[in-house]
Amino acid sequence: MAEDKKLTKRDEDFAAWYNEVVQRAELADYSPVRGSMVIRPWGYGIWERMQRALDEMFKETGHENAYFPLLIPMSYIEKEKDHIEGFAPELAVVTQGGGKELDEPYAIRPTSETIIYAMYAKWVQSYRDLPILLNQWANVMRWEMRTRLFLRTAEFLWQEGHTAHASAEEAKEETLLILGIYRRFMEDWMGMPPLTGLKSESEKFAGAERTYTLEALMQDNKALQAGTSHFLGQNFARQFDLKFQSEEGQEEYAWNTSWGVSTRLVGGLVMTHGDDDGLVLPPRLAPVQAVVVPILRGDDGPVLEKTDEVASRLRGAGVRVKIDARDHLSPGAKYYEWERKGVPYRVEIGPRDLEKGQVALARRLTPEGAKRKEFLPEGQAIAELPDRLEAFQVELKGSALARREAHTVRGVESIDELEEALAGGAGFVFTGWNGDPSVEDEIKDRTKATLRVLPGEEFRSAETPTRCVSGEGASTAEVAWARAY
RNA sequence: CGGGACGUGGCGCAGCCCGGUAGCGCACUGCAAUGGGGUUGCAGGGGUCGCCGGUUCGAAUCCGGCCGUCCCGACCA
Repeated sequence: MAEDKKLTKRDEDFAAWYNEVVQRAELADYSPVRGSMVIRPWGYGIWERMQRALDEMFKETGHENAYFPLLIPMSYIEKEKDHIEGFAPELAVVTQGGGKELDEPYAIRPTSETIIYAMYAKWVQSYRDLPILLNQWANVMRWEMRTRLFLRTAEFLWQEGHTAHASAEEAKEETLLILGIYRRFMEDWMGMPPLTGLKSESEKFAGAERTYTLEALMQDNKALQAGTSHFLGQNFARQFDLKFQSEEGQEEYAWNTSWGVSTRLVGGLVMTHGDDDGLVLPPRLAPVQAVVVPILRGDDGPVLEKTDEVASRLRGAGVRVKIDARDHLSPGAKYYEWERKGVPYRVEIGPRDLEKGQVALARRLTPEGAKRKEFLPEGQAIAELPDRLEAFQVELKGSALARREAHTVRGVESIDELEEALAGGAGFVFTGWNGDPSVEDEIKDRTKATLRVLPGEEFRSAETPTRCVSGEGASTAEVAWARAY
C-alpha cells in the first residue's frame, strides 16, 4: 500500500483529503467495476454497526425485514410516470439470460418501490391486512456519471423501508416517525446533527407526494443529503392496483411511504469528524473502541500477559478492544495507523508501566489529543474507559452541532447577500422563498447552491422572513440553501 | 455527452523533446539489531512501459487509430 507519511491537509483540498482518508483508513477501495467500490472490513464494520442500530430502531417501531429481487421488469418501473422519468437515465438493464435475448428486459433495481408494491397488491385484500411495515437491506444500482467512494457509487448498500397504510394520516405519521428515527440515529450514533424538513417540489423523490430530508453539514461547508423519508400518497398504489376493502366496505387505494439511508452515511461520518490525521470515529460506531498496544522490547512475556489481561477486563466492561501485538512495526507506526483508522482510545502498556501498575491512555478526539499520553493506574483506566467513550461521543456531537450553527447564516434578504454569505464560508443560508422554482434555478446558476430543505419548525429562525430572497413577492416558507454533494 | 489532463512493478512518479539492455521513492520478502510517536543495516523478489498498427537495424520514446482513468460541467442516497 502507498504510505506517504502525511495526508493532504483537510483545509487545503477537501476532496483529495477525503479520498486519502477513505483509502488509507482502509474503509474502501475502487474496484475494477466502473463506478463501484469494494467496502473493506474496517469500512464494513462501521456500516454493520450502523445497520445494527437502525435495525433495532425499526423493529422497536413495528417494522420487519424482508427481501425482494434484484431484477425488476422494465414494465414495472415504467408504470409510474414521474418514477421512470427520474430514474431512466441511470438504469442498468439486463437484456440477456441463458444465452438468449430476453422478451422483456430487467432493470437492476435503482430502488424497489415498484416490485414491492406489486407484491403488496397481491397480499392485501382488506384493511385488516394493513399496515404493512417492511424494510429490506439490499444493494441497488444507479449508473451515475461521476462517482466518489461512499458518496456516490454506481452500486451501493442501503436499507429501504416500504409501507402501506389504510389512511393518508397514518402514512404521513409513518413518514415522520422514520424521519425522527433517522434524526436520532444521526445525532446520537453518528454525532452528525442534521437539519430536517421538506424538500421542494423540484428536489423531491421521483414519484413522491412529499419528501422529507435530513441535511448534514460537512467540514467543507457543503451539505450532504443523509437520508430521506417519502410520503408517496396513492401514486404507486394506483399504478400497481394496491387496493383494499375498507371497514365501511369501500374499495380504496392504499397509502404508501418509502424511506432509506445508505452507505453514504459512512462518507458523511468521515467528512463530519475527520481531521488532518485521518478518521475520527464516534465510539458507538467504531468497530474497535480501544486498541491496546504492548511496548515490546526483548523480554516480552510479562508485557504481553498484562496486555491480554487488561484487554479482557476491558471487554468485560463492554468495550470493543483490539490488541495490536505485531512485532515488525514500531509503536509509533502503530499509533499512526490506528489514528488514521479513527479508533477513539489507545491504551499503551510497556515494561515501565508494568512496574508502576499503570497504563498510558491517548484519545483520538483531536490530533493533539492522540499524541498526549495520560498515565493512569490500571484499575482506574479500565473502570473509567466506558464513561470516557460516552463522553467522547457527546463531545463529537457537540462540536459538529457547534460547527453547523457557526456556519449557518440567517435573515438573508437578497440573492446578492446569499452569494456573499456563501463566499464568506457559510454552510446553510436561511431565507424567505415565494415557492417559485425559477428562484431555485436562478440561485443555482449564480451560486451553485440549491434549496436543501424547508426546515422543520425547530430549525426555523425566530423572526419569520416575510419577503422572498429573490425580491419577488411574499415568502411562503423559510428555506435553507447550501452547496451540496 | 461538452471542456481539460493523464496512462511506465502494488502505490506515487522520473525517463519521452533528442530512439540504443527500464529507473527512483514508498510498500513487499529474508536475516540481524532496534522497540514509549512513522527504526536501522545488509541481502532480495516483482514491470508484455494501456491496446492495436506503422516508421526504423532497433520504439516506453516518433506517427496513426482505439481503449481506459481522473478533474471541471448537467444528474444523484
